[in-house]
Amino acid sequence: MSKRVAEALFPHITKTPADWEKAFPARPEGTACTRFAPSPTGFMHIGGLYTALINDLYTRSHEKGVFFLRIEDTDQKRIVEGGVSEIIDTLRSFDVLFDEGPVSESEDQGGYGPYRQSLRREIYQTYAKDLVARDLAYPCFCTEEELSALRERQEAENALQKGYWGKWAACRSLTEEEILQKLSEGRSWVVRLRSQGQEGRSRVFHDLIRGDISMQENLIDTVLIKSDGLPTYHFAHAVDDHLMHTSEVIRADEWIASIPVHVELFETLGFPVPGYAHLSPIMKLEEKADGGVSKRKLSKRKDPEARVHYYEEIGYPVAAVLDYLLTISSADYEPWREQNMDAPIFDFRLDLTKTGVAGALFDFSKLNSVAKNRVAHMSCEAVLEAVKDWAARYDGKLSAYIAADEERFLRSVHLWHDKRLDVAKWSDLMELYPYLYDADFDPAAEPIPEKFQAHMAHIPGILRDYLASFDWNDDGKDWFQKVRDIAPKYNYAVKTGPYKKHPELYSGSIADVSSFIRFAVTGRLNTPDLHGILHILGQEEMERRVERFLARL
RNA sequence: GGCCCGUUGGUCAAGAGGUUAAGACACGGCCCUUUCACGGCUGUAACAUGGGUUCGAUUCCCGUACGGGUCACCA
Repeated sequence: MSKRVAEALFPHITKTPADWEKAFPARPEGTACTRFAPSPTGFMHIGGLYTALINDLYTRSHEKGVFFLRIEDTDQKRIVEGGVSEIIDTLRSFDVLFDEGPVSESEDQGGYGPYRQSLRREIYQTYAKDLVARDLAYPCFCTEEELSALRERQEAENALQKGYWGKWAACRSLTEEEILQKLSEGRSWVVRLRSQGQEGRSRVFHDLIRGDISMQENLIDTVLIKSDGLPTYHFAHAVDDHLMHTSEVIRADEWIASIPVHVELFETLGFPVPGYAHLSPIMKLEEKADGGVSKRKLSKRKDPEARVHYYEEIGYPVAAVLDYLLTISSADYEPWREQNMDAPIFDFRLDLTKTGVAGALFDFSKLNSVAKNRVAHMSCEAVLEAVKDWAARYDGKLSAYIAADEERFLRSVHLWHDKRLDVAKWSDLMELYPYLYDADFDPAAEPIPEKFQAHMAHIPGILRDYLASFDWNDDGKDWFQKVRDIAPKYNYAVKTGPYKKHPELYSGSIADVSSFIRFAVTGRLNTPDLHGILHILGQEEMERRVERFLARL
């Protein structure tokens, strides 16, 4: 046997798999256990948030559920400082909460840790040593150059199945003496699986979303332990998800092709195989050089909307982003949401078989629509709090406006929030309503609308009359009645109906009259209720704006 | 290129061997209306393609095209 090799490879490993089995006892019967297992490589991708959300939701849809976070930091080269905090903070800010896992850069919470793979080296090596001892794995001394030479030979021969396997796997047939000899020379090594797969034999694997998938069983002697002693993803996945008792592995669909390896790993390690579900990624349409378009995954580098922080920065409510992710991915989410507009998202019962397999295209107008409805269903007080938080970080002007008079801001919220769907994200506020919130905004600096040209002779008189008749204490109805009363003097129709029927009889209609006032005060032709706006601005400011507009004419 | 997955209106998506093939978003029209928005009504628009199986297929089977994924000591 290869006990001597195993010992030579891992002299420092004294534990046995049985010891670890004991240290990680089974979870209570019937526990749905899922995990989110990202690499700490920088800012989080929207697809990562989506995967985490589905895992969390899946767990919560079961009587007993545990959702944990595991950091896959086995590639030391790609690790980014602060990457763990980034993941934890992002999940937290989107209300995706895990039961176990890292809670800071250095602390873990939960009984199945450590939850960072770099800290579990001894565990992986124990299993690797055991596999080598049982001749189910072996050390490989091939260099990078030898490996790429192998690839070239396979390319030249047009080998159907490429990779390190069968007759191409040089180190697979090394004798014990040869191995020991190379080891004594201090050669660098990795541990590879001695695959038991048969060429030409296919197998059916089950995916919880896609159903049965038939694939060639694994042939490749994949690397289990890298030369730095850390495991590859594949090996860590098998060992960790077994020891942590993951019942369903829900991950991105780029892993589908690895199922045969993973299943072989579980089986040769003697572990029960977990359920697998592969999620389709969120795509984007891209124009190609030839003028055509093609789908591609959202890219962190090229697409701002791929970065989770993008949504925070421009102020989409957290719940809106989650709502959106589920409406494009889970077929029965939208109908459920319609019936339960005010329910917390985690009340939704996720059915994996109803999640999409095609890969949805990111659609901003759908996001905006979902977000507007989400905002509309927040109370004005909740909006105040959310905007306050957002503005404190991203919009100094708006933040100052709110700080100066919170009660006034709250009144303004009613203006655009009640019975309206104007606002999808907080950064819309300054865009839509600069005349309310932007201290530097000057309506008189806005270009005068083309349609005013025909009315130039009347506008000053109308505005003067308006100012003269204005009474702060009028309610909206009285206020508008006074505006109406001005119209006939300049031959404007008091109702739009008659004007539409006989435009030739009038200078214009009441709609024109109010548009003069609206534009003078706000610099816009379209606004929410004007009377309400005036009462937020105050009489003095309103008069000042109208005067400035008049002065400009 | 091998292997795997997918393809219903512009987008997301329901659906069944026989349906007028839902709904949402977007877009157009009308109504309401001092603007916009909201709301109501309404309209345009789809089963990738060729063969089979069947009385009948968009639905089942095979091929083709197109799209996506994967073939590392990255995850």
